[in-house]
Amino acid sequence: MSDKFNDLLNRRGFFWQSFDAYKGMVEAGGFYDYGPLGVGLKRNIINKWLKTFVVPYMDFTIEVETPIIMPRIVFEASGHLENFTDFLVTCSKCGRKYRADHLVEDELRKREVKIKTEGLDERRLDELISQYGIKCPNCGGELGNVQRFNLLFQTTIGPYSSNLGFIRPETAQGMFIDFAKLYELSNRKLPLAVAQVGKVGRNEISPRQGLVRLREFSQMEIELFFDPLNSTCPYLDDVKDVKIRILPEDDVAKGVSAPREVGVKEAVEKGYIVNEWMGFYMGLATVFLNELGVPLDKQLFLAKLPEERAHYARAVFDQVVLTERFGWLEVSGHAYRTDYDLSRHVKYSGQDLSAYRDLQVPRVEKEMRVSPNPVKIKERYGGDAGRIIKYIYDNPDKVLRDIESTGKSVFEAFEISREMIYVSEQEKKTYRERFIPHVIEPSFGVDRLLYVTLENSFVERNGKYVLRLPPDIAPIKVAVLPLIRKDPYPAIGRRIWSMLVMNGIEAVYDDGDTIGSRYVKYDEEGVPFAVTIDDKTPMDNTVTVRDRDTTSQVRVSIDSLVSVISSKIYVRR
RNA sequence: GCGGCCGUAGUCUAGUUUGGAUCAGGACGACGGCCUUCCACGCCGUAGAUCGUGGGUUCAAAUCCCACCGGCCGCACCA
Repeated sequence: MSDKFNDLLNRRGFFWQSFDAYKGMVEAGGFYDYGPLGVGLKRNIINKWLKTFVVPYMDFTIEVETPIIMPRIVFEASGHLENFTDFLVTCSKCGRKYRADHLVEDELRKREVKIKTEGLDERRLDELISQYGIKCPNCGGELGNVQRFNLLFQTTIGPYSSNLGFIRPETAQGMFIDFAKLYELSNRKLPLAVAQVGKVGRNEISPRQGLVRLREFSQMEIELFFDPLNSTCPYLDDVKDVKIRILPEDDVAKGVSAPREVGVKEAVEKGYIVNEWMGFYMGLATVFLNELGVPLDKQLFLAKLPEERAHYARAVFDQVVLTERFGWLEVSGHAYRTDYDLSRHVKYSGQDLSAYRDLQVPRVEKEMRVSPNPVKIKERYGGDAGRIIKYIYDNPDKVLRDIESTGKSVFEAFEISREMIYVSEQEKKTYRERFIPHVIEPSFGVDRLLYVTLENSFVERNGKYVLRLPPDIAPIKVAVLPLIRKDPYPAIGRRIWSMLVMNGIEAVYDDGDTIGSRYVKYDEEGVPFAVTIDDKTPMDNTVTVRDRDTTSQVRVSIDSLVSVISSKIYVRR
């Protein structure tokens, strides 16, 4: 299947490896171009995501677009400069590079020393290498110092080479940085969801496997900001009937491999998912995948154990899809990022990225207020009163404390006694307090979704191939096909084609070849409908509409064609 | 990054073992024409190849050697 499938995608031009003209001259794997059909399909997948995650929830969801190149400090704050790294060690003799933590673990296992190197820093790894005398496994040479290889793409901003910039490895940071503005624009309401679709870059050491591991790819992310004291999701009922397949953290830790199939609500109630918002988005993610044509039994939410999680995350589920070619493939990640990101940006930028929370019971604080009594002060010290009064205003707490403990407070040569000040007790009420919101992040990889959509749509029929793409995401909706190229059929066909595209329906016109070979061609391109002009058309203004998946045809009038096709495209399954 | 296999028109491929007369052969696709009345594979014709890149051996290299780049598979990696 895999060969025929790849052959079809290649022939029909969905996507291909970039820089083909320079093949063999440059090392630049992990980049792909989308061809005409790939572009349309990708756009439609993004649109479906927007219609699933953003449009129905515009009462609390907004969309932004932020740069893909960001200055260094952003990634100091986010922790990516420090943590988004692999450890490499280079042999000083033969120049080979190894993953340091894995090399150490492997070599020590050979000496029957069991040690976990996950999470060790480069100093500790250096120590282990010298302590056990680990040498290059290839040539036996001395190993150099362990170095971090950072997966961020680096560039400079402007003409000064010291002004470093980096391509973002996730769209998320732009949304965190903008939180204060976005919160303000949303009338300071939580929960607030911010969505962003865009490109990101990760300088992978050895990318491979086509669209599945790219150095530059597209993400669709949402950062949901909420009050950690109120994590209820009022929209959870929208997905209450959605069944998900899940392997919770406890199961993963115990080595259980059979997933549980439960409703979203049940998964939250039983504690498989620690947060309602996370459950909500995981429910939507399942619906989304269903509508892309991925059956439920090929979907799974897989919990990540603490040591597998990114530096910012408290809980993570990977949404994985069973593929023919790559096995279980991660298409989205659902992370509880806590207040990590906002707090870090507060610390590094000095800006306030907090939100307000109304207190149900106002907090009451008692405050003693001290003010001078000018009459008494003048009585005793006359012309010096002014300085004394100012002193009391500037140091009310000290004056009060002194008087309460010793009966007087001394300022230069003056004694301030109890009768020289007024003391009043005041209540201060606080109705709201500030806090840093917590974040739930569903994050989708567009390119991988495109791949699994294509793979799931591929079927063989009578020795021919069909892409059964859901009609609403198919890049071309209709092929207009005169049965033969002879007057008056082509003219009618062109008129119908024009009518369709003017109504926003993506269509192609084709009068070449035999009718059968054209059906095969457009089946391969995933075109869900074919309109055929035959000998009846000039007589009664009707055409046939052929369904790609059943090959059956219905005859409709040209006048009703646009509405018939539209209703077939957007039917909810 | 390691190991194995591989790189010939848009695509798939013959030729590589045994270097030379194949100025690289075929099929699909594309384009032009003919024929045509509903599910690829009717007929005729046309165009299309720096044989991955660079270097070496040789009178002669797609073919042998080396390096590099890329691809596939396995291992590793994939915050």
